[in-house]
Amino acid sequence: MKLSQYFVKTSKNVPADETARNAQLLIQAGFIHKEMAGVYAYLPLGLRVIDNIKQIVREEMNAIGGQEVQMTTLQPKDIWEKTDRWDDKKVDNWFKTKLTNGTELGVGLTHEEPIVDAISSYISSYKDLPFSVYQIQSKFRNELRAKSGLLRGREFIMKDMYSLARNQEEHEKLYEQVAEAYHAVYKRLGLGDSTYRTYADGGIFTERFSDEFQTLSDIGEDTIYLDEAKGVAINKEVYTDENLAKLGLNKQDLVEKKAIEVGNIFPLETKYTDALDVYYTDEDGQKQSIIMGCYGIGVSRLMGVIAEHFADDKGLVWPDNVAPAKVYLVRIGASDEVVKQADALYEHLTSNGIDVLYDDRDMRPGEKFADADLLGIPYRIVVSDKTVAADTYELKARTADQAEQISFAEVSKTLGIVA
RNA sequence: CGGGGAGUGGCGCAGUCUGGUAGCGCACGCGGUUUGGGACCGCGGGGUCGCAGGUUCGAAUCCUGUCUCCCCGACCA
Repeated sequence: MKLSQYFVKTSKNVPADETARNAQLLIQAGFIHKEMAGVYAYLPLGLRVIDNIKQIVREEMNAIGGQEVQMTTLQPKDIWEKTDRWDDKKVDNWFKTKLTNGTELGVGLTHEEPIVDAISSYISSYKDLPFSVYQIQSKFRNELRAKSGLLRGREFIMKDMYSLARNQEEHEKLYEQVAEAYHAVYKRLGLGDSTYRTYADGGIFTERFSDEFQTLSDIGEDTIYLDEAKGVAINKEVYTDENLAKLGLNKQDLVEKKAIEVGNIFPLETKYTDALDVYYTDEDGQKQSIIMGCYGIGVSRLMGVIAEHFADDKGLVWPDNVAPAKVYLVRIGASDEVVKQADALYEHLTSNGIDVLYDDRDMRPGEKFADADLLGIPYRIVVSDKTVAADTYELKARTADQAEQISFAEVSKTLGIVA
């Protein structure tokens, strides 16, 4: 993309109505637009980041057999009444609305009920199970207080997967597969080293624990106790002597840390399938309950977490896999040779599948460098009269202190272009 | 929902206490000088001060109500 044609501009001023670093930076850099508290729109570069995160999640879910669907945001009341989750006293953060004829509707805040309802017509025999379905979609929750930018919104993007199994053993296997896939997701997002599987409250329906994936962060809302050697943690909310014993954790091995929840998987047992009257017939012709698990990853929250986690005093620093572009091409000056060479490099990189932000604007070098840093693009390449004269390109990684002068071939090699 | 802070050109702010119809920086337009880390000079356009009502000769400024935003807490299927 040529920046001279890009409609978004960065700002020198930090928005006054945000104190969360992720929101400040993302707004300043023009990745998101605040619509209202807890509700953000994604501008072109922000949308690219969201899409990159979604794609990684999608690939990992597909890899373990997840089948993607897209459920609806508008929800009928009846299925939620069957599980006793329609009443505002039971679930207080519903957004609800009405048809003109008065029929009440809900605005989707999670999708256990509609998923189970939708797939019920395809399950009758043990041969139809197990399987997992997932979707990546906006959720709406009427939080009393939105806060921390993208970390806690009223409208946010989430991946939610649901597994259906014939028995506990089969369920456990799926559940552990998803846990592994989650680790793979965080690793690819660059958060692998700081994200831990964490025992947490399983909810009101079960005696079991759920598993959260917590990324260590000072801005986190959660307090966890981490056993670094084992690579697992326990949430403060279930931190009791009894639970430690049950989980085989020793108090002296645990360190208290602040963390932000970037994923949560939990066993639903047969709560929803039974309530919605969905069963299967086993080999012996007997009616059996279906065991469910549900698995969430906050896609938009992850964008905020990653933004805040890697940022430095100059701005955003995106890991390669989620960056909205790989290269920020700075053209300094507008002499014929410089324009020619910069255009040619842009063509070369683009035609080799590399996303480039080409700063062809008529601005001073300092502003371009500042934007390159603020936007957090992994590599910056400069083409100027100097580099043209020396027959080199100047390349600097966003995280590097020094730029280096390298040849065209070396540029291609660094960026992974096979000659 | 309880407590605290704040709403003034697109963005960031001053002015409010001590009423007299609005100012600065950034951004924007024009002209010129500049051009490797957010340049400089000159000229210029743009707001009636969140909204509603009230007090007053006169309200951004005082009073009442209301909406919104941020922070702390509670809450978080």
